[in-house]
Amino acid sequence: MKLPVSTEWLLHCSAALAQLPQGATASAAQLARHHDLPVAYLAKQLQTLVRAGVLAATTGPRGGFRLARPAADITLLHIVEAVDGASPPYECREIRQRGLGAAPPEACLAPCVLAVKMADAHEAWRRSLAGVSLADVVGELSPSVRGRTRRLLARPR
Amino acid sequence: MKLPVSTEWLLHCSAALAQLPQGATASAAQLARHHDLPVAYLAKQLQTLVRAGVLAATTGPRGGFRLARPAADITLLHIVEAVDGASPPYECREIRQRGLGAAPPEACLAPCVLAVKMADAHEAWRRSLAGVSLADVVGELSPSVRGRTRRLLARPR
DNA sequence: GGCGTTATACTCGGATACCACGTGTCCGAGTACCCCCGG
DNA sequence: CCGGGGGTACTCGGACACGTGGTATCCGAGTATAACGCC
Repeated sequence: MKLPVSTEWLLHCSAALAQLPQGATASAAQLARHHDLPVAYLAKQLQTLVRAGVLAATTGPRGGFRLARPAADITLLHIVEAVDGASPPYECREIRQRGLGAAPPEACLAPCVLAVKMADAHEAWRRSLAGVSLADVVGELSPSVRGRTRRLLARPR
Repeated sequence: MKLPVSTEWLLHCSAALAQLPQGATASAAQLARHHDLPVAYLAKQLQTLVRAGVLAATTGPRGGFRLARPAADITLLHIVEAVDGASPPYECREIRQRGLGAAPPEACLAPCVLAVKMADAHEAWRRSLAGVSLADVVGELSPSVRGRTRRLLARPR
C-alpha cells in the first residue's frame, strides 16, 4: 500500500504549474531544479500525466508542460490515479469458491462481503481526493508564495 | 498502491476463525486446504497476525490459530494494517523546502497542504475499515454457510 | 485399574531463494526559434 | 527594409539497467497428546 515517491513530485509540480499564468509552460528541467529532483526520472513521470490527459506537453524551445485543463477541473484523484493506476488496492480473487471450504454457487450470487467492504473503503478514499482540486490547493497558498513561484518559473525572454 | 495478495487470504481466514466456537482452533494446514492456498506462505502470514495481536497461536497437536479477542473487537483495519503495515501510503518528504524554489522557512510553519489532503483521504479510508468488525462480516453470512464452515473446520476427535 | 514416564507426531516459528515493480539513467526523434542570405 | 530558407539548440518521448519488497519454500524448535510399562 505504498504510493510511488514520484506521486509527491507530480503533485507539487502540478501545483506549481497551476500557479503559472494561463498558457505558460515550464520545462522538465525547470521543474526538477525547482524542487531538486532527478531530471530524467521526473520527465518520465510527467509523460505519464500527459498520457493521462492531465498535462499537455509542447516540444521545441520555450516548450514544456502546462495543465491540460483549468486547475479547478483537475483533482488530486486525477493525478494520483494517473501515476499509480486506477486499479483498486484490494482485488477479490474469489477464493471463497476454491478449496475444500468452497462456498456453493447459490451462496455466491451476492458479491463477497469482504470485497464489498474493502471497495467501500477505497471509494471513501477516492471521494476524499476527488473533492480537492488544484485550484483549491493553490487557493490555500499565501499570495507572496504564489507570486514567488510565478517569478521563479518564468521563462527567460 | 497495491495491497499484498495475502491480504485477501488473511481476511477470509480471520472470518473463518470468527465462525468457530469460542476457543476452538484451526491449523494453518486446515485453513490452507479450506481455500486452496499455499500452506507455507499462509503460515508465514498468519504469524504476522499473531505478532500484531490479532490472532493467538497454540503449538502441538490439536493446536493452531484462534482469534486473540472477541470478533466484535477486531476490525478490518486491524487485519489490513497488521499485514501491510500502518505507515500511510503517501509520505511527505518536504520537497517544498528543497531546490531553487524552496519555500522560505516562515512559509513552512503550516504543514504542506498537499500532505494534509492526502492524509485526510487516508484517514477516510482507515475510518471506513475501522467501522467494520469481523462480527459484522460474519453476521452478514447466511446461517447455513456459517454452519458449514464450522463443520468443515471441526478438528477430528 | 491407576499413575508416571517416555516416545511420538503434530504444531508453529524463523531463516533462506526467486521474481516483479518502482527507481534511476540514457540516447534518439521532433520542432519552434533564430540567424543569415537574397531580393 | 522585408521575406524565405536553413541551421541550431532546446524540448519531449521511449528503451535500457538496478534495487527493494512481496512471493514462495524449506527445515528446525517446542509441546500436548497418547501409548506403554510399572506399581
